[in-house]
Amino acid sequence: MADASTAKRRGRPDSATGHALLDATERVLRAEGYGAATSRRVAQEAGVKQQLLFYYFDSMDEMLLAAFQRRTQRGLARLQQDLASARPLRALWEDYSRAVDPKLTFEYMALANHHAGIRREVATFIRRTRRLQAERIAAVYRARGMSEAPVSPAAAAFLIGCVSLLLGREAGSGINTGHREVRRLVQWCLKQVE
Amino acid sequence: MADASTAKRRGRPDSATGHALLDATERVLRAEGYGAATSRRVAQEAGVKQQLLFYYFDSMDEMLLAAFQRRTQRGLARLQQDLASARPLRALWEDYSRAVDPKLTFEYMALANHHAGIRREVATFIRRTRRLQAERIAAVYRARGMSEAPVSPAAAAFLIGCVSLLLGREAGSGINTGHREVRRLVQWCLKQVE
DNA sequence: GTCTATACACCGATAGAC
DNA sequence: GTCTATCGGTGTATAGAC
Repeated sequence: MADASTAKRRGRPDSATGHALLDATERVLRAEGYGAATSRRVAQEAGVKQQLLFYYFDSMDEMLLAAFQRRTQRGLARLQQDLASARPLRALWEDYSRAVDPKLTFEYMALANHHAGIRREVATFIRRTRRLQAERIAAVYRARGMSEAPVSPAAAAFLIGCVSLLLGREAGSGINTGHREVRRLVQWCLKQVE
Repeated sequence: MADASTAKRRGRPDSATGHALLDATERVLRAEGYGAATSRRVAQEAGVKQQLLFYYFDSMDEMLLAAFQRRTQRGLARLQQDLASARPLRALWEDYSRAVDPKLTFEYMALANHHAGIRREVATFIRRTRRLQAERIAAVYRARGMSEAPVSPAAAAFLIGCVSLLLGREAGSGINTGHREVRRLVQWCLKQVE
């Protein structure tokens, strides 16, 4: 099965063209949605012939998964940096509010609904990041002597991701009802732990 | 332009077949995603011929919009009931946690990314519901003499929708990390205003 | 590694009979 | 209101030359 001689001859996805295809995929996902992420459209966006895509990836499903995996790897690296901060809660909030693209995230989440590989990847990514965040936040609480905080570390981790994502998504659609109040609440909470 | 003689002859979407098509659309969206919501697939699911769909709707885009509009109308009716409760915050939380389908919601949100009609409908729906919720919550705060609550009415309205949606989505993917803590926090908050 | 050529299914949508 | 027939376009994917 893993025999190289019977396997389909195939280029490495981590080559220049491979990355160009993944970049093109995300541009298309962002601008036109996963329904438009076809081999023709993505190849055109990357400036290569449609059929070449199948030299780098066995199928469209595999390419979408590869694009998402590259994204979670980068997300994990950024998370490590945020958690290394002296104010990890504030660092997480500001990083998520700035660097996470809600449109792309929602596209991947919808994709996960009916793409088993992406669904699995989403699940392991969320479990891992939330656990790392909760541990770091718990350390902050201990350092401040806040063992009885109403917002537990795991809840804080969930809320930061959840609120920043939805706030960003709505803002991107021109919806701002109540956002001022939510941001004020977040800042108030962040101050409580600093 | 609105001249009936020049307009395409067309059946009323609020007929038995029209609703059957909208029901079929949502089943397909839920199970296979908007990429699978094609005229052939939806018609098959509704048990009618593919071409009949275009007798009820001018285009696929229009049909998807009609399906979403029917959904927001029902959502608004349910909201009115929730707000009529003596404990509107708890009613909202429980209704949203039970009756909102996260999979379908995310599919529509991704769809809104590149479907102008749905994007507009989402925006007006969210603005309207959040305003109604915030007004009702403000009345509860006043009745309890909680004018200085850290969680303002608009922020509470945002958080209930935001948290219940993401919690439901994750749970549907088998992710539960931190959920217990979040639910406990929500219950604690609800008790504060009762 | 990139190209051309190509197979074959499915897409949205229209025309017109009944 | 539902049917059959059909159009041109696009989808994934493979074979094989260079």
